Amino acid sequence: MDSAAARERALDAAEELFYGRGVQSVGMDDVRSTSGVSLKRLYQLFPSKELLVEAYLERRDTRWREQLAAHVDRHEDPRRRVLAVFDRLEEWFAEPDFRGCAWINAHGELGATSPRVAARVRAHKQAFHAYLARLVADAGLPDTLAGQLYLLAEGAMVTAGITRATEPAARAREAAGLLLRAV
Amino acid sequence: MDSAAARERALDAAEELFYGRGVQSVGMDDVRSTSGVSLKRLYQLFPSKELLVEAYLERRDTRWREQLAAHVDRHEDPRRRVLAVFDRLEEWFAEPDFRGCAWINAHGELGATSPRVAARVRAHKQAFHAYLARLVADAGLPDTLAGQLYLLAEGAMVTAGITRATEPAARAREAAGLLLRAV
DNA sequence: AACTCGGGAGAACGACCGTTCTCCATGGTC
DNA sequence: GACCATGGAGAACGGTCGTTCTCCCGAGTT
Repeated sequence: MDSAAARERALDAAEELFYGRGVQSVGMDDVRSTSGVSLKRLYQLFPSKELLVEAYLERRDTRWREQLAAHVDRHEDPRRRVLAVFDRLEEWFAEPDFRGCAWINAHGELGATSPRVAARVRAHKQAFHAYLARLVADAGLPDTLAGQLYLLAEGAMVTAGITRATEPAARAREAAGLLLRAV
Repeated sequence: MDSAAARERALDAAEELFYGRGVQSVGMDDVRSTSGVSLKRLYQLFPSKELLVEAYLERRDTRWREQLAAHVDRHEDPRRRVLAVFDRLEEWFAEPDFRGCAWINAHGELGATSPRVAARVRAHKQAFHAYLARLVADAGLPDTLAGQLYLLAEGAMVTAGITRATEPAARAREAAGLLLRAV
């Protein structure tokens, strides 16, 4: 197993464990036994647990935004593309191992103690906000709408994480539809 | 110092520390030294750390909802009362030691490992949702609106916690105003 | 004055965890 | 075959933390 493969396996295990059980309740030994990557190799690839957490959040950020964009790109109509964001949320919430937003959870867990993790969470949220702002602008809608839709999406994520229901996505989408018509 | 006073002091320290630095990075010894309540007494009052966390969340829940209701009760107009929720959020976000929503943070930290804490978070959110639903009903507005306003409020709380800005409250309030007019 | 008892200070215990180290096997290279 | 680098398994180390225990003090009681 070469270095790149070991890295992927380690990140796969880290994502599964950190996302599923929280960062602090998962030990490096759990990552080792789940990934099959030895502790020695793990520490060569990621010199500390905090760096592994960062790498996990980074890879997940890329993938999450790719999946969102892929979903939005199924549509051409600019307003429909805005609403497609909420369709994607609903799909995400319905995944069997959905446990809320990884970044919101990580911020609750580590935001107060790890500035690096906190910064990565802010970067992810900012990127999502910027993407939403672009969709809104492409639809010729006013800038202020983006911030409002962003809050609806965040509210849906938190609520879905706490209640384990998909329904917040649909409610957020309704509200988004009303806001689109109101402005 | 009698038992009731020790309990209050312990909860004061627990709230300050758990809310400010997160539950897991605060030891029982920190609670002891901050509160001045000895470890022995602490364990008499709260037989485990988890029970102390629950008691902290419970007392904070009561106070938080009281403060919200007090703010709303400054107004008589039913629609104004609904919007006053967002005024209260803004006031809260501006407090100097604001670190986001205590329940969202606790859920991110302990939701996956402590069913008791997770249940308490759900109870708090449900109570907030029910309060909002009552304000909406009292204003003669449709039920569906309550869920939408709830998501805006939750989105504002998460975002304010992550960015440390008060502005999400104002944006949520704008969106809420539009939704009130739209239905 | 002796006794009791709740409580304080802090040591002690046991478990866990992030990180490093030891020892050994393996496979490529000369 | 000798040598070396690489990496695996897992022990070891140092620190932290939740929880309990020991020892002692002081106040109230008889």
